[in-house]
Amino acid sequence: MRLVDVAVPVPLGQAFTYEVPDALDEKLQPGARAVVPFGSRKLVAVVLERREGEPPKGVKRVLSAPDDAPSLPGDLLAFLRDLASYYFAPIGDVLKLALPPIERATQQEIETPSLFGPAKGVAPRQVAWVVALDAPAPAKSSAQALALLAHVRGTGPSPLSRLCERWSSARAIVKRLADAGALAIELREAARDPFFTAPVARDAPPELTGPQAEAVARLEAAVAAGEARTFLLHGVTGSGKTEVYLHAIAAVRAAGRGALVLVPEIALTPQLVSRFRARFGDEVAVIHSALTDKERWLMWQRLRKGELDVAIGARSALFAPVRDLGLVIVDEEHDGSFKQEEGVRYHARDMAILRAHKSGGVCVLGSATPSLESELLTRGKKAEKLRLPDRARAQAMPVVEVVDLRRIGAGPTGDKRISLPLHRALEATLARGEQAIVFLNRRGFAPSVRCEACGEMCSCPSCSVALTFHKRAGGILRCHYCDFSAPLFAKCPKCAAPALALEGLGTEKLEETLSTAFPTARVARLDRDVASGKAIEKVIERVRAREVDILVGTQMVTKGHDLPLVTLVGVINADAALSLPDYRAAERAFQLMVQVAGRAGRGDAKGRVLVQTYAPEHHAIVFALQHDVDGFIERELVDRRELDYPPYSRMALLRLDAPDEGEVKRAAQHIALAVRDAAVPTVLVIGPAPAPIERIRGRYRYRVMLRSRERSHLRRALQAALAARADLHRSVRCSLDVDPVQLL
DNA sequence: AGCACGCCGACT
DNA sequence: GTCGGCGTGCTC
Repeated sequence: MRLVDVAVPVPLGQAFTYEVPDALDEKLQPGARAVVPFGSRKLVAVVLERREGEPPKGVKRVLSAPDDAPSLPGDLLAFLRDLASYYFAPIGDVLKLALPPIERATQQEIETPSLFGPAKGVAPRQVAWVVALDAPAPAKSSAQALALLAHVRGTGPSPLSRLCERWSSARAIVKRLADAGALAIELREAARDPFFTAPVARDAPPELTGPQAEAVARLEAAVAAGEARTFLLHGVTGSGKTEVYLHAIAAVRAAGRGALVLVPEIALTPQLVSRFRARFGDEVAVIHSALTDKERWLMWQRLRKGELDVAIGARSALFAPVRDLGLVIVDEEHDGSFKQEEGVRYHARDMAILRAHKSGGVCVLGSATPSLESELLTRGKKAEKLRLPDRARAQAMPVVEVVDLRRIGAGPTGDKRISLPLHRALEATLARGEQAIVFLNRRGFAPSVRCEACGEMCSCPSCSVALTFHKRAGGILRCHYCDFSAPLFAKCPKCAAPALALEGLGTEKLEETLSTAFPTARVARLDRDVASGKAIEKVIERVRAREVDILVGTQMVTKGHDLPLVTLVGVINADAALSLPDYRAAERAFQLMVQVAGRAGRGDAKGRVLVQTYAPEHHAIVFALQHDVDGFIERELVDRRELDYPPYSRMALLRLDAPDEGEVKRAAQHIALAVRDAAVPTVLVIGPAPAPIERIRGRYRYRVMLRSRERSHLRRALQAALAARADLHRSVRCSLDVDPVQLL
């Protein structure tokens, strides 16, 4: 009998077999979609394999085949299967990542308006916005419904789609609340595609610097040879990596092949896209989160057909169906946003290498601060290093100085966290009419609130974390892990003493303090609370337009933005990142410091960086002061090797959570026991142990960590863990993270 | 993940 | 007397 093994969009990690009707025989090729009966419903599945043989008992027949040619090309399908196997992820879930929503439904009739710019004759698209009304929520509303309502009331109207990202059942909740009169749904005109608002003049490739030309030559040679090779492009900030990418892309296109560019989420801005459009015209598929399903589908179709041969986007662009993929670029490869932290927890950088190799293409990883993983690839001859040692426009690297907080006291503000040297440096910068960035890794006004009478800290009712005080909206306490927020209590919830005190320093307070200390300066703030993509762009625009003198911010200020008038960068507390309970803490802190320092002095004026710390002798700080990336990597690799941490070993993390603490603990013990019983050589089982944050959203969390030098051994241990997962209590969720990045 | 089947509370 | 809550079991 003719059979097909198909993947269905359910998290079942197993293929299902169906009989092939004669009429569909031609169409049901690997990669093609197949509509199949599954239980009581009909699902769109994807053909994995065809075969002849004995049908399993109760086999059903494929109902229809919507594709004339396979939706997923062979190399992409093979890649997805490898990815699923690497991460032990259900193939159905992985295919969901790769197929646009329209393709996952069998929806067929789609007219094709112009993809770029405002299409003539096409009405602007309508987007559903959710607006708060006065009626109260129905009495028996769920906690989620109340949180959603509070969110809309607090922050104002919000697109329904954004609410859906945050609350899985937002649609249902909004409908119920709208029926009750607590919310209303309004249709508003959608904004135009932000990446194609203005036409961009084509540019000519500039003269390359020596190192750029050398790197380009190596890449061009590899592309011409059609070799599946990996390169690590190590170039300091401002060294012109993008120009190297543009040349490499031009080379693959000249060879008739396609290219894929992955950038960190935050780096995908109209400015960045303009550079690609300036070189390649509007023949670039920009894959971003604001696309509608239809736009996404059209983009996908055009790539698949080869009408577009360059795609650029954040993590998920990894799955763009670029034809005959000859080049995959991962810019800022060290960036944490390439790791998906929910669902299929893939790492787009690691998978980019795999994808390039599967299609016989070249992979380029670019960074000013390469990850130790990538560095080790070059040492194992699995990747070749290319260097851009100098800034392209010959600006000097900024001078980095350390402020030892153990010895140096407060400046005129009286706040120790704005030291005298930093205060003076800010004054001098303002006096020269230049700009400064002050970096602090804590959002809000005060990171914690404590009762001075009994010492109790205000903490979240459903998470084991301190509540952060935010000053806006009259002052509220917020949990940064769930959606809890409450007005600041007047009295201690434990002892009722009216002695609650704000502790610590957040960006909101820093902004306020600096505004007071420098009354003539225009101070702006950039963090997640400032809101979404658009608002962030606006702040950056204001800085660029010289409407801001001091920019206060979190991580966000460290990434990529080219702000030529910034000459001073202050790091308020370098130790915060160093003290995290994570073997990568030093690496992350180092990257952060080098990246944030890279913001200083990108224009003509020389930059200066002040790093405040209580641990000036820490190697991450010492090497950052000297811009010594190689030195840091060398030292950090030694540490990792001694402790047998990645990249010298492989890790996997099993995360368990449940509402009942005893239940999770038991489950974690069961999993750990199963792995230990499997007794796979070289595999170290660490735990079970409560997670560093023991409870989030009312669920207790445990972890079991596995480590081994041998990936194959680790895989065997994981098989055992997954087998044991089957007998866990239903209330326990257990997810597997291969090569975890976020250990909390 | 859905969805159906199945067994116990407050309503026309 | 039913409508409906969500526990559990299955999906070629």
